[in-house]
Amino acid sequence: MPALPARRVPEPDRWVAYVDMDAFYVSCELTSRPDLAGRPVIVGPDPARGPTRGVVLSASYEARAFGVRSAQPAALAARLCPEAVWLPADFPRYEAMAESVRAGLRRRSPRVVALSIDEAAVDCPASDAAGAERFAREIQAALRAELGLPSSIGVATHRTVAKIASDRAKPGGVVVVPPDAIAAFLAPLPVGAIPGVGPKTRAVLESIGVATVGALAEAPTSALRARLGGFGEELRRLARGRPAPEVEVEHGPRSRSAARTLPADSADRSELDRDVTELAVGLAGSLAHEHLRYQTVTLAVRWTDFERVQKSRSLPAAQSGPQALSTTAARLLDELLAAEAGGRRRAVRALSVGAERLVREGARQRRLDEFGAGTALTVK
DNA sequence: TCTGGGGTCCTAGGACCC
DNA sequence: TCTGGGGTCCTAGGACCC
Repeated sequence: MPALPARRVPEPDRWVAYVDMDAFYVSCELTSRPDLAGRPVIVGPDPARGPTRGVVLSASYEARAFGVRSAQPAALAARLCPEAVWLPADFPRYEAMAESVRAGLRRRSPRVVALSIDEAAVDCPASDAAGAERFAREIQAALRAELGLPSSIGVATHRTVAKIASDRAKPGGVVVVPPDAIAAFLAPLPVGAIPGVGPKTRAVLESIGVATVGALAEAPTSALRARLGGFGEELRRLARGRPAPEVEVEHGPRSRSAARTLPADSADRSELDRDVTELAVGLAGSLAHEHLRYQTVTLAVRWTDFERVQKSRSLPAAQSGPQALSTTAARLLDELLAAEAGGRRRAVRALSVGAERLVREGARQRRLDEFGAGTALTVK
């Protein structure tokens, strides 16, 4: 008997609500400062308190009306919006409120994936667009009522589409994109609206005449593949409304780091050494707090011209505590400065100490006899 | 105007091994 | 003497995101 051709059973659409908190740090502050509602508020280092090399961390929509943006130099923001109220950042508080947001979402959805401090992808217990939209409006209202926090939500059958929709929903809205409407929804948007398409990729696409997602859908696969490899093909599938299904890979943190921009550029070895040690000690403390050991140490330097270089070294075994972190980072700083001394001899603007190849404390290291038979062992 | 701090993922070459 | 293909690890840099 001939085998029956495999029937393609259409997967039932799984709806996802992409929740993006509006002006999150500012909104957190406003919960205890209702008097500031409706005013231009900026979370970041207030330039009026002295010269700063910092940037805007979050700006209320009233401040954005003046051209203030996240990641903008604080000095510029102060000029754009002199009447802004500046508040210093309180990260422990924002992290605690983010945890409350996630808890609220988990009470209402079987699956919540936190993607940053102020964003989460939430599975909708719904089987159609109308049900998914109802669910999104419910969680939006709940976050507002229970925590006093505004959010924007995109709803779609793919996380990436839902995220793009959440951007279009700002501030405070809900945008739903049914599966058969994805291509039409995306077509008029600039390619930069797609997560992962930044200035460089945008320039590459524009060089082949692609400025909108609509044009991306029509672009020849060969050109996309030649310029952007697999990512180019992925983009084209998304633009045509048929994005590849997302696969979730669960794993622990990949890296941790601690950084410091110096008050003024410096080439003073003892000062730089001191900074590296302090960063390493602080980082070792947070790693210990998370019960993480490290196997690779990275030291990064940003030079006075803003160029960044980094050097890393793997350790023979996983380490914990500040000793290995600190001495390895100091050695790497040595090597970077030595190389620079034979070249441009630039001063240092910022330093960063990183830990990579992290392993959970208590997660047993494999012993030699646990390696599979036939696996060669290298003895150094 | 002059650019923070904390992350993720990808690529690519060389070393080294089978 | 010249010839491989495949795999992993290490390192550096780039692009991007919030």
